[in-house]
Amino acid sequence: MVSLKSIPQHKRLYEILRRHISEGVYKEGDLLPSENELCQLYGMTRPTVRQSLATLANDGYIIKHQGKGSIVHHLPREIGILSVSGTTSAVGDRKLKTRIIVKPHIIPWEENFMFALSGLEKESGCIYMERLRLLDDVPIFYDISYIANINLPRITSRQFENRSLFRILRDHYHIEIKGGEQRIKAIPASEKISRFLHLKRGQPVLHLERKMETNNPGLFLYSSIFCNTEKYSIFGRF
Amino acid sequence: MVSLKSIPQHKRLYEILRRHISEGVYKEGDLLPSENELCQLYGMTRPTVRQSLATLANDGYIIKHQGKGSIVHHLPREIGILSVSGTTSAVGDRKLKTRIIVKPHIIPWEENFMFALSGLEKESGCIYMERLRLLDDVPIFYDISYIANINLPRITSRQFENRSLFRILRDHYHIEIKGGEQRIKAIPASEKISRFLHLKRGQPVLHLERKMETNNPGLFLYSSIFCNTEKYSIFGRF
DNA sequence: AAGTTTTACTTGTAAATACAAGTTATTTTC
DNA sequence: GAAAATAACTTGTATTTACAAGTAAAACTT
Repeated sequence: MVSLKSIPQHKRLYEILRRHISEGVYKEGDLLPSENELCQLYGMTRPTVRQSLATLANDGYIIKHQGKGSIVHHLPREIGILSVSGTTSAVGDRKLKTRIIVKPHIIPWEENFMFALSGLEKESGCIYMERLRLLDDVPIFYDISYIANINLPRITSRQFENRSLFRILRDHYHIEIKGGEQRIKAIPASEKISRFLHLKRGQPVLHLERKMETNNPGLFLYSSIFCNTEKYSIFGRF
Repeated sequence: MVSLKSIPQHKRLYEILRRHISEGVYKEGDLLPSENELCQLYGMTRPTVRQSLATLANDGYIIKHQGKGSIVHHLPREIGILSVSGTTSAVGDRKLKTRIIVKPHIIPWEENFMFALSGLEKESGCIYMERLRLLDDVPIFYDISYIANINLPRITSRQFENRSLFRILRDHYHIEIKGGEQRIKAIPASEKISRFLHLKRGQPVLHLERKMETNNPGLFLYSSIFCNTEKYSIFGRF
């Protein structure tokens, strides 16, 4: 019995469980229904269910224990793909704001761009924007984004204020981040960065250069991120 | 036909292919033998072979393409789990040196340790060491390691000079790093750090606090790492 | 009552089979 | 010769079946 939308069953179940975990239907430490129960619930066979669970385990949503079951694992809150862990108190989603400094517009790619570009990317031009992200009204990230202008109609006219770039790409263009690579450095704050992040010049700033892969093989997102890590740390799993 | 050593077949094939990739039998961009060929070569069925390949893809060793095959993916050179990418030239393994600053010895855990500790860990005491790691004789990492003293006989008397802690744990104790979490900050160099990393006081330094999970469920490795990122960046995939 | 054994349930491993879907090279047709 | 159709590959999805191995609670024994 194949689904009408021709989306694989294992992927469908993966999305259902992932949503349930994100929305708190299953909480941290909870035991997921057993594989056989999931088979009955969703009308699949065990290998199919197991494939969903394997992907979830892989993405860190659950931890499997032989003879016991699949336990929901706590995932840190994310900002984009980065995540922030406060050193003093927990961080709520609603306190996060985004302010556009330079509106998205199309420019030619910089010479000596931080990553190597394909021919198609170079030809297509670059959608450029600068954003400042605040937590509790404290500036944390200064984010410069570069996207190749490939099949992204009307993106420069969209509303980015207080919205996630990743969510917009996902909802409107069905583009999802699959992974990527990054270089991390500690650098002294430049005049511009120190002004936006409310730091003194020369104070240590975390600098990330990232290249993100999407489900669209030729399309990558690039960003150069400057982080104020005085009060918060960047949190990550590996 | 079950293997004598009772190691799962899919895991066996995974290890074989991983070694072949690491040792350069298959190079970056090469096409791995097809799933059916691997079935014949190693006397397994396709689901088993596919499980090995799925794990390899997961770990980033290969990228699978439907209708095409599994392509070997380049993995950056690693130092521990961290990896370094030079901004100017490539980095060769042999230029990497480790110097012990504080020999491994057993101490009680610090009050207010950077991560929460289990009761067992607290009782067991802590194996502590400090190491300086150099690339081309330039100090890059100052690495403070903490390991719970659980089932690690004679570890304080082992030879760590110019050897990877991870390799020692793997070879002598069958402990492998499965993953972990980390917090990253940019901080000004303290007096001690600036001396070891050949920096001026107050210069930006990358600080990582990491908790690493092992195949031994109760055993974690902790480290506090200070990186000189003037010439090199920390490279990572996500 | 305390410890031991058994039982039931969990996930792990593995085979055999079938067809779908994407890629590439070959063959055919014009 | 060039474009189009075909064939022969590749990986992706899914079912069915069987047993192994780890966990935890129930039943049993002492």
